Amino acid sequence: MEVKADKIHRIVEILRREKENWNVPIVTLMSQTDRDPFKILVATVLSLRTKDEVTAKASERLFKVADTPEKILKLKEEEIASLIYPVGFYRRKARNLKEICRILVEKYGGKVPDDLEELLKLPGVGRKTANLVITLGFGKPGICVDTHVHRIMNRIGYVETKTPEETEFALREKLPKEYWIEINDLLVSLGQHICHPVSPKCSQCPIEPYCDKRGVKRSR
DNA sequence: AAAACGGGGGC
DNA sequence: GCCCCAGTTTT
Repeated sequence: MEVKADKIHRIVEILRREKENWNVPIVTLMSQTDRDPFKILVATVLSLRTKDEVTAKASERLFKVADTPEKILKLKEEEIASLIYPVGFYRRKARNLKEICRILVEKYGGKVPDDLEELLKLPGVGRKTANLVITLGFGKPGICVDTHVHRIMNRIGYVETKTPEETEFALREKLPKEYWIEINDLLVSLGQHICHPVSPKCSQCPIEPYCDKRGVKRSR
């Protein structure tokens, strides 16, 4: 018990330090310049199955034209689609985005709700997106589990779970609350630079001493 | 639990 | 050409 608590404490400490040497992920980048929950919500919806750089450019293009629910609602679906192209699923996302804005304006006075259950009702918003808005947009405690967090937490043996949702609930049980908000960012950084889904660079990994090396061959 | 969604970029 | 990418929804 004490060993595990100490383990995660050491891991977080190392990753905090190491992250200084790495390129910051898109959402971290955004959070430094603009913590508007709405922009974070939109950018996160756009980021689904899409690389950071593409997402960044797409959201910039969109926000230049419309950066509030009211403004985006006035755009046609095709206009939104052409602005956010070429993110993956751009048609579906354009449709979802407009519907999200309509709901925000009609039900929430144009504001993004800071409640997990309410966020989950929005089309195209799942647990990962909702929790990211909670943590990054509002600075409230939440645990955002994407493929990186799910993969790495299992690889190092901190949890043993099949799905990202299971991972989220397991982490809510055992991860010290002081790390909830930042754990996603730290593990995504590690995942992008070292602990890749395929062929992780274990010899260069700063937390290698704390890793059980489970699922190194392939774990998603 | 697994498939479908959908397009660009890397190798 | 084939595989990958800060997932969500439907079957």
